[in-house]
Amino acid sequence: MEESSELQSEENKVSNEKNKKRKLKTPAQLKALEDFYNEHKYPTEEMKLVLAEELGLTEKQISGWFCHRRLKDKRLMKDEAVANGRQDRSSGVIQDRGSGLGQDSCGSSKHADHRYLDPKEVESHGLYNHELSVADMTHRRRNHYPENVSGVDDTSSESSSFLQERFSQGQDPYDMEPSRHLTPNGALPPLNPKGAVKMGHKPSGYLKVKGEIEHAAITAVRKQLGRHYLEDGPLLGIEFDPLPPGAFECQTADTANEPYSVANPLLSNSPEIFAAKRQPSLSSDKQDKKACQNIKQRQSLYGYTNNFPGRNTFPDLYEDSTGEASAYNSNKSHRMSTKHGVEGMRSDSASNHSDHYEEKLTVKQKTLMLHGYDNINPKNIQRSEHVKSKPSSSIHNSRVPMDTEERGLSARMAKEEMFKGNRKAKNTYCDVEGAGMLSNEIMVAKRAKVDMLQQYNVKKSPVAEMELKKIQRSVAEMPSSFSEDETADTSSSLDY
DNA sequence: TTGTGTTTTATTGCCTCC
DNA sequence: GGAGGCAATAAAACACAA
Repeated sequence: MEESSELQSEENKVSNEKNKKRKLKTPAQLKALEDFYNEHKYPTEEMKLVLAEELGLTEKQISGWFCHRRLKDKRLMKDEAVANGRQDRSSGVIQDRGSGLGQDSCGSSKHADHRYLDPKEVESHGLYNHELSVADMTHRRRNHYPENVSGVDDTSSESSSFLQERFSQGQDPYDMEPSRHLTPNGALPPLNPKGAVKMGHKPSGYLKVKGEIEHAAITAVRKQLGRHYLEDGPLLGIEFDPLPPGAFECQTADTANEPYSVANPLLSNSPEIFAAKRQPSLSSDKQDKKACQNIKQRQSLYGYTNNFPGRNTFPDLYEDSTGEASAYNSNKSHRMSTKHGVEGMRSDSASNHSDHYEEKLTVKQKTLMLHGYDNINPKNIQRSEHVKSKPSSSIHNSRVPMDTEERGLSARMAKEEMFKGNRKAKNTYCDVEGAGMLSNEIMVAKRAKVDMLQQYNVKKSPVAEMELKKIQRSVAEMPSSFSEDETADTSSSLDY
């Protein structure tokens, strides 16, 4: 009797704990979810299932998480809109917000959203993010949001190269026709034919308003920077030369000459980055492990292909990304980033770390590094998303969506970032490889490398898997001539 | 250490669409 | 009617100041 009652109570306990106690998602899970969310705000059931399987969660949890995440985004959007509204009034740039943004007053957004854009149709392609304001975009940029979906005028390398990246990695398969994102060299086709048709090529209505908001943001950033953007000159007074032959070859680290360092000397000395590079990855949660195991099993299915000839291979990327990823094992050590650093976290943690460090990486590296960095302090991500957009000097590097007058600037930024990314990636890789590590350090690095790989694939694999299916399907259906043409077209579009 | 505020997660009910 | 999404709410987990 006693035993049974004890058992019962224990069972109750367990079941209560199971049911009642909420369980925090592990950093890897969060990272994967966030990454996935960045790509697909409204995952299909299939996606959810795959995600759930990959992350060791239930579909319900996945659904719930996405639901809450969307709410969070909405809330943020609202806050940002309010914040921007104040700012806009002061700068006098934007007046017509309500008409375009479809602000929700606790639920009314439904109608607004549907009225201006069908979120389900649009959000999976990142268009939804156009509703986000600067701070959000800074964050989104970190997460490599594809923003230039409408083809409005964003020539930023961040978005395009990111998309190339995604496509080359097969990470955005769901809403894309396979042939579109399967371009051999990661060309960037129009993201969503539907969306493109819907949105048109000219910003109007919603996008127009958004552009105005962005303009205000740009204005604010400029004010913060206190420096002139030269219409045709280099970014922020940074001069850069045309890409010399052999620029992508391994170079010795020369941070002093790095444009970003020039622009942001402080960031290059960030102690967190320094620490991040040193600490091995210690994130070892059960669920993480489970997820990683799943990923491991799937890794054999998805060979990593470097779609950027002349760029770093995956292992190369790892050398950096591991360092970043490895730093996640001490929330405490990063707590300074929560409250004290909370202002502009999106731009500090997002830009601060990732920006200057990101600058040294190729796009692929950036993607990896982001994940790795996310792991450094997942709280940063979570919390940072609640940060109000406070102008910060680090925003300078955020990918502020551009108005017409920003095109030249963004184009330059695109080129420059690309250039820097390639150069620095090589540098960092060479640093790590040529640093003459001690054997155990190498071991640690390799181990972190594996960890990072696993974590990276947490995100990659579910998408990639479905990508694979879609490809197989579409290849079977697709006329060979069409696929070839498509390939040729898209590959040519990559040329810069 | 504790109290308080914030964030995240889980649950539930309602609404809309198919 | 079922499925999916949104919003409200509660509660746990977390961050931080006193």
